[in-house]
Amino acid sequence: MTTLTDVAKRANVSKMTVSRVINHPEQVRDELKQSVFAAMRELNYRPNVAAKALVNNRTQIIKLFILEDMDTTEPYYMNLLAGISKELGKEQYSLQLVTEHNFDIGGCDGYIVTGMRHTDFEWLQRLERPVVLFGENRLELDYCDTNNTLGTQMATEYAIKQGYDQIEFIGINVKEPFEYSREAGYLMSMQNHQLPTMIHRFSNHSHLAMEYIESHWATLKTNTCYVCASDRLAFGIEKGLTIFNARIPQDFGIIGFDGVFLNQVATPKLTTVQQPIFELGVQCARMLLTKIDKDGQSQGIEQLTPTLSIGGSTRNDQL
Amino acid sequence: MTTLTDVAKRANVSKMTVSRVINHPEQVRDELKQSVFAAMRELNYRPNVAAKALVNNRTQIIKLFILEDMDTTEPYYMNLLAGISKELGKEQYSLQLVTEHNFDIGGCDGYIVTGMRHTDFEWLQRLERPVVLFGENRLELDYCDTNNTLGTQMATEYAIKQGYDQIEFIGINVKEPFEYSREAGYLMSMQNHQLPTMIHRFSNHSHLAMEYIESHWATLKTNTCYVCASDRLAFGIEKGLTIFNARIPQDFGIIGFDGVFLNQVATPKLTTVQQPIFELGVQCARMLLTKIDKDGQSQGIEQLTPTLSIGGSTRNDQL
DNA sequence: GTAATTCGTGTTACCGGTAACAGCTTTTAA
DNA sequence: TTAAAAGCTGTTACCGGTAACACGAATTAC
Repeated sequence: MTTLTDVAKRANVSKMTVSRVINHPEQVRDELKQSVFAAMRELNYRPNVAAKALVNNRTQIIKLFILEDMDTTEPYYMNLLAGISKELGKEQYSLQLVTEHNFDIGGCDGYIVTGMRHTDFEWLQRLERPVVLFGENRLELDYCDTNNTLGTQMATEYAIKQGYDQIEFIGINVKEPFEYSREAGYLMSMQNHQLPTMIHRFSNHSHLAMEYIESHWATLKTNTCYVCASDRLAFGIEKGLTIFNARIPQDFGIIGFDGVFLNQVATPKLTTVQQPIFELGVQCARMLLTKIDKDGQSQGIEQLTPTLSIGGSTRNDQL
Repeated sequence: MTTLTDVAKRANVSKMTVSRVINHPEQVRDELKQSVFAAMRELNYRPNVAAKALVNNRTQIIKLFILEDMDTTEPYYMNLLAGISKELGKEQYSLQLVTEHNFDIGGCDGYIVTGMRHTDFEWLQRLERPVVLFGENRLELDYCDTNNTLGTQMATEYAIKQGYDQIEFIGINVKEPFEYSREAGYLMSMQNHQLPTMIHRFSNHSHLAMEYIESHWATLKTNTCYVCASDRLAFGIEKGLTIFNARIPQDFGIIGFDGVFLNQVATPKLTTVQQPIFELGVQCARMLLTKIDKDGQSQGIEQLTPTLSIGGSTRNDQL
């Protein structure tokens, strides 16, 4: 491996000058900078992360806490991770996963936390390094998330535009901010159009939504669209309707939320509010790195705009 | 942070002795060892990974190459990652993801590679650090995988035991070792029982399997069990059969392969060959760490035994 | 014209570990 | 009994970077 010293010799300067070219380029004459750059290129110089970490009193490690049970959880984590990893890589950071399976050991420069519940608040506050959450919270903690309210607004508006004359919301039965926001988006759109609202809530399992349809089939009215708080629930609704050979999307519309995996394997494919998961990972990492750089200073929140991915579970008239 | 020197002072020894207690304990008197341990405990000493990495000329970083397209791929990667991360954590290693999204930059101590195709062989060989693959190969590269052959044998034997009198294999249309092994397991079991074999192959998309059922429904015989090379295909078969209100599991059995996520959301839940993904992650990491420790020496292969997870898509008579 | 700044670069010391070697004791061998 | 070997522990130098300071040259101030 070529080191700073190698580059320094090649460029006939001290290694301190090379270090400055990297970290404080404005302090070095252009002429020298050029020859240092040339030397770095010729020798294919790559900084030694460990040495940098040591002298800066850093670890160059970010820990990702996954507080949810992974087995029953959405498969979108991989995209999140890819986004996080991409952004961290740019600044030579690497990653450690902390789940129920492994003990948290060793230091790090910061944390990204997903799946936080309010009960986790206390110990989170005790962490001694900067923290950024993936997922809304109302506790003044920095976070990145999809704009959940906007997401269900988009879904609801689309359902209205497509002429479904009854639009119901299928929510997740948890007292967490993301769910409140999704419900709020639905309610706001409906109220803007002066339409009557109806909300059902289930735990986030497809079979519960399916069973709801099965047991209420007789009372369901055609031309209803179900705006759901997750693809799982939407998937269950669709399966329930399919049992009775309901005509989807003509008589019933379904819109999910997430847009990872499940919407693809459903038949017909689900129209869904697609979360920009990869990009959210990037933003989480970006925010955390900035926060580390600024000595833990709060970074506020970042809400990314989802996109409505049109599938076969809703009518698609170009009105 | 407490350092070696702090511990050394507390225990009235040199820091070298403390270092030896950690790395070569047999070279230190028991008496001193005890007081060093005590000092470490009292001061809550944690070794500085960067310093260790620097002096050992290591990075303490492992790169995970994910060569498949993640969007269309199984959601089981998260479990794999959890397993890998757990094992790496024990020896203070951390992780960097390399996907199509991010450029590979910076050094590492070793690689774990998933989703390798034979076309990747050439550049893989050129990597300058130890490599372990996740997934079978016939190229003399070290790997960990499920025992694929055993998996489909278990599935086939189970189908036979449950009295299905026709057992067909639904394979994935790729020329990769894992697929050959799965087909081989089916063929071996069938031949042992002197039963006629039948193999269909599709790309690994549920709708293709579904469409196969739809277009061949008229010719299908009842009391057939489909042993599938993936849960995706099994899921498609099940959906196809459901369209015709076929009685599952009475008239048709379905057995998938993977046991992550999809088998759970299917209705009825799929009987499937469950891969020990988390454990495979642990083993991959373990093998790689050993290989690094032994200076790149080949570690052979490791095939873990899957379990047959019984769902509602097969008969379940206790024979 | 000389003192005070500013600018640009090099020197030194240090981050927290570990290998190699030095040096003192104790044990073993003859 | 004494030299050689073995067993422990400490000292030194180094891994590859960076901050702080030192120092000569060029610029500015008056």
